[in-house]
Amino acid sequence: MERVNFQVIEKKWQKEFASSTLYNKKGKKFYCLEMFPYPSGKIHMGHVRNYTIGDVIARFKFMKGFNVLHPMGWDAFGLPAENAAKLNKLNPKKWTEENIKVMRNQLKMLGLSIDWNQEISTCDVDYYKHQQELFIDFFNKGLVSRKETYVNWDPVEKTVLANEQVINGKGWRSNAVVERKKLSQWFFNITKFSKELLADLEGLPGWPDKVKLMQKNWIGKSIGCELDFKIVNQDKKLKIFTTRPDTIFGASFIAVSVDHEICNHLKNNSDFEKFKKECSKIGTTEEALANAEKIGMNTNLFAQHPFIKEKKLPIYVANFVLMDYGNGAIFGCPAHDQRDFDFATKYNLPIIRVVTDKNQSNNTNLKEAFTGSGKIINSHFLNGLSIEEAKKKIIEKIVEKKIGKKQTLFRLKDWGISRQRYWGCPIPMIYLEDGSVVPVDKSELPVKLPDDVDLSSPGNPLQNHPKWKNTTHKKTGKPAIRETDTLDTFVDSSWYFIRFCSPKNNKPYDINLTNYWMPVDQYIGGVEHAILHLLYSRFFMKSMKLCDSKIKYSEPFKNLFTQGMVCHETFRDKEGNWLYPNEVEKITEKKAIKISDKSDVTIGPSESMSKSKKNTIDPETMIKQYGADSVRWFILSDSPPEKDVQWSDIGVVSASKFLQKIWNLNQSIINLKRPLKNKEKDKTFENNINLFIFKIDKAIENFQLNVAIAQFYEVYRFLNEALKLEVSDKILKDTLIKIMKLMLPFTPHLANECLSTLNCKQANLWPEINVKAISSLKISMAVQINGKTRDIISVNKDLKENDIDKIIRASSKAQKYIQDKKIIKTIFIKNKILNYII
RNA sequence: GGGCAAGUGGCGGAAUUGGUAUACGCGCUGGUCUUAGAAACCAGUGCCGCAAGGCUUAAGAGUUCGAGUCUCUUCUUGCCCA
Repeated sequence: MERVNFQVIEKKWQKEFASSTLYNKKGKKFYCLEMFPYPSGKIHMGHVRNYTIGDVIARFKFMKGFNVLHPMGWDAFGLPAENAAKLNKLNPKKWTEENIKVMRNQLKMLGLSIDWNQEISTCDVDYYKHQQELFIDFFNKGLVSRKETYVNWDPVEKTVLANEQVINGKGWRSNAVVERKKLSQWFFNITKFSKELLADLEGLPGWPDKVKLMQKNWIGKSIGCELDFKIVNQDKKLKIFTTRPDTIFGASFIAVSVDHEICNHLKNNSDFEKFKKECSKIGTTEEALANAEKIGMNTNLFAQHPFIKEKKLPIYVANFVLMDYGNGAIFGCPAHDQRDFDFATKYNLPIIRVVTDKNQSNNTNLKEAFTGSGKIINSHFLNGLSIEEAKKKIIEKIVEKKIGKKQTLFRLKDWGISRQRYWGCPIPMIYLEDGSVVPVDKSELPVKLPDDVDLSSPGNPLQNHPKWKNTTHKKTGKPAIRETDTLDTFVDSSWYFIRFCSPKNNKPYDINLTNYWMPVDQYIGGVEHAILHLLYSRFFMKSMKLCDSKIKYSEPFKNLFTQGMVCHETFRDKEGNWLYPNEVEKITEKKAIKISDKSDVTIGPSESMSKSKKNTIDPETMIKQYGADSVRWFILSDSPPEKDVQWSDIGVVSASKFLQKIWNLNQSIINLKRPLKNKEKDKTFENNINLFIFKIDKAIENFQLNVAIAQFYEVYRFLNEALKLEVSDKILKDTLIKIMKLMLPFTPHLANECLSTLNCKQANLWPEINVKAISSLKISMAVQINGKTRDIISVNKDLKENDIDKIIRASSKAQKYIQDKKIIKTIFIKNKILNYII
């Protein structure tokens, strides 16, 4: 049999794909989108998986008659370009564009049904000028603000680090101790939408529950109350926020943030300044705060307990209280909060138990804080109540006494968008001489990034670029200075899906096209973006709607699918250095050697592919060796798409063997000449094929692409069997056409080639499912005795219990169990089981 | 520490959602073909047993005519938050 030359057919069909789109004017719209890649250099297996899944869905929907939008673009701003440019003395733009060129070609090699006319790149002025316009719109609607906050400051790099760039308190590049520094930064006021972002999750049934839960926790709604404490001997009040007002009788101290106004009188106090400096050494993450040793400083002030007249609580400044949550002040209840417990233990403060545990224990000798549920004790009028009841009652009392109010608080913080970087979208704001800050006039957009920057010195190159930085204010003609910070790259990816609806429009979006294509019907990407990217995108959609009431939608993604990662074993040589898989020869499952010197290699566990562990497989090499269809087939076949998949070289070999078999089958059937002999056999054959079509269609619809592939193996065997029997050539050819159409979304090159050899005129039309044909098939039913399966019988569909009983008694293996026995009752489930209870 | 998933052959994984457990693939075993190997093709493959049959979905209990699926307890692993 002739071997299929995949290189030839893939080239041929990719030419075809380049000049076609999935637009189908008559159909209902379907917007299929995969998260766009960062152009890091080459595509990796994660991309292959992501875009193959998306391609199957896009092609499937198109064949079913939908008008499909399936675009691709580049998340092209970001730090790696700047770092690479520094290293190789290149321009980041050039570096990025080179990478895009390579990766675009690689994606084309995969045979994706991308409409490349819609391609966008976030580092193009044509993209980011619209983003600047949106920024100004947001600014005018009060969605942008400027605030002072603490940031992770790398004193060597002279830049702000993201939390994940701080490793053990040190900068990931410079290894310098990171400082907490107060800096004036731009923010998107995402907290304005806290309520909507939380509530609208309910309207997203097409999202995984896991992702919705993560978002919910991130937004972190908590209901509590604000409560005033009078400061003893002063005419001042201290406002605190608490989610546990039920533990008020367990309060033994007050703790405030170093930035709290109550500390003002401590300025110039050297102990306080020393303490403040100490506090700044801790990172800004909640985790860092939780793990840091709790330290404090006594202010020598006292606060009056609101419900116990004779009780005065000492006021401490503490490192674990933050100004930006609540009011920067808490009351400490050591018995029921671990941080308070640690603090109280250190400073010998009383620990008063006010909640019992499950066993009604009121043991006061606690080893750690008790945060579980129980009954309230030691709390006057709250005694005996549950935590929930006590919360309700105490808030009522607080309101009645006019010393506080019920309050809802969100954990979600405003989105800091300033980055002290060059390779990002310039923030279109200018600083005037009188100290005011105003947006750039829209007529002066875009604020273009300069090309002539010096990347060799530390700090932000834009700040070191006077020619670019100095400008004039359009209205007054007075000199002004540009904002030199650029936007967080998460901003770029927060609206690209809207830009795709009208990528060439001279405004950020065309309202009609946007309203037509949005929301994205199927969004596909990694679960690592479950929180930030998706939350920011949802914020953008809501903000854009606020700026333009003509926008119809407030949620961008109707259905979300999060795919698993691609994993591979890790290898290390004797010295512990990581080795690439192609440097290693595997002898057995557990033994491997280094090819270069035959030395032993340690095989590590299979982990997500990463450059640092060198457990990567290059997709391009695989495509060149086995063909794109084989790579696509394998990456979908081995695991459910939402779970991790183990890359296996043997797996891709067996995929390519199977595709060869399909080609062989196609050749055999084309050349077959066998007139109709047995009408009955042909009919049964056809009916069975209908069942396969039904199952495959359903599997794709449910994202069970591995199950769909298993069906193709079965259908292959079924067809191969039929080839040996007396099924006519006509019906075999018709069937093969149907099967090749089903395979087209998975292996578009091979399927199209087969279909063209079969003279199929409408390759892009999904085969219809003949439901009647399926129901005429015989089905198997289980015969059970006392719930145990004793036989399986093949019967016509929808038979009644009586008829089934007759068949069983006449011929079934089960009859020996029931003859002579008294049958107490039978349980009959149509088309499934008949169960005799004896 | 809290929350959420998940645990099925030697391995990756199916199971119409309470109704035939182990589909399909990999691997393995035997065979055909071949000078030999590779490829291809055919057959077998959860465990115990010669067989009839029995046992089996991390472990244990429960509900049910019937549990991989539902409930409870325990153990293990993964993810997210702290």
